[in-house]
Amino acid sequence: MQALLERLRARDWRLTAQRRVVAEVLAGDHVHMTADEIQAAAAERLPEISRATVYNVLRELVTLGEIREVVLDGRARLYDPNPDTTHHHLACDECGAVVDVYLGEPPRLASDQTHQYDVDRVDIVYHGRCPHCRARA
Amino acid sequence: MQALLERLRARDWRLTAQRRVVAEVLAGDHVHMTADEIQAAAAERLPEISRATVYNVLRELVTLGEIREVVLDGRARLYDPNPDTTHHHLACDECGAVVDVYLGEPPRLASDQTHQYDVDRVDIVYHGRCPHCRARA
DNA sequence: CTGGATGCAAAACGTTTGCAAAGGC
DNA sequence: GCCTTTGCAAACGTTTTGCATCCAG
Repeated sequence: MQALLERLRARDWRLTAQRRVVAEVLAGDHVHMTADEIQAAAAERLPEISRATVYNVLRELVTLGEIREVVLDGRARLYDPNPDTTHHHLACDECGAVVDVYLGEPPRLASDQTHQYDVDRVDIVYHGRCPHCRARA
Repeated sequence: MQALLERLRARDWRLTAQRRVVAEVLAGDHVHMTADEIQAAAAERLPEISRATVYNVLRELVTLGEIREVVLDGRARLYDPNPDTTHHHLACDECGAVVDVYLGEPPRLASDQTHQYDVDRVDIVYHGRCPHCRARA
C-alpha cells in the first residue's frame, strides 16, 4: 500500500496548503490522532489553519476512503491513515491508546443473522488495558 | 437470562421512582434506545424526571454491567438492556436502526496481536442498510 | 437521621454550519 | 474567472457537572 500523500496525488485531488499539511501529518502508518492533535501538528507548519478546515479535510478523506475514523466511547474520534478494511483496533480503556490488529479471517455474519440488511463492513474494537497503564496501576 | 428489573432487585440496588421507571423503560430485549428516547418514555410515567438523572442511572447500569452502551458514529449512544457480551450489533448507516446479532464463535485475538494488552472484551458492529431504507432508495 | 439520589441550569465537549473572503486551476 | 476551499465565529446536539434539596433505608 502506497503512502497517503502519493495516493492523493494520483487522484487529482485539488491541492491546497492546508490539505497538504493535514495529509502530511497523517503520513505514516500506525498513527491514530484526534482532530485536535492533527490541527496542533498542522499548525506547527501552517499556523493559520482553522479547525473547520481540518474537519472538512478529514471528512473528505474519509469519504474518499483514504483514511478511516475510529470511534471510541467517550473520546474524540481518531483518524487512521491506514484504510485497509481488514485491519481492526485494540484500544486501552484507561488512556485511549489504539493499535492496529489483524485477524486471520474477518467473522462473516451468518445468513440467518443478517435481518435482510445489506452488510458492507465490520468494525471490530478490542478493549483492554495497555502495558503502560497496567504497569502504573 | 432474567429480566433487568429482577436482576436489579436481586442486587440491593437502592430503589427510587426514577430508577425504577428507567429500568422499566429498558425492560424487554431487542430494545435500543437513546438517552433522549428513554427520558421521553420515562417522563410519560414520571413527568418530572430530569435528564441528568436519566444519564446518571444509565451510567450506573452500565458500570454495574446490567446494560450495554452502543456507540455509533455521529449518533447519540444507544442503551441495550441485553448485557450478554457474546452478542453484537448490526446497524443501518442510513436510519440508525440497530439489531442484535450472534456469532458462532467470537474472534479471539492471536497472541502475536495483543501488543501486551490485557484484552477483556470485543465490540463488533456490522454496518449496512436495513431493508426499509433499501426499499425507499 | 444520614448519605446517596435528584432536579435544575449551566458548562463542557466535539463537531458542524453559514457566510464572506481568498486562491487553485 | 470560476468554483471550490478557507477562516471565523457562532450554533449544534449530546453528555457532564455543581450545588442545593429531597428521600429511601
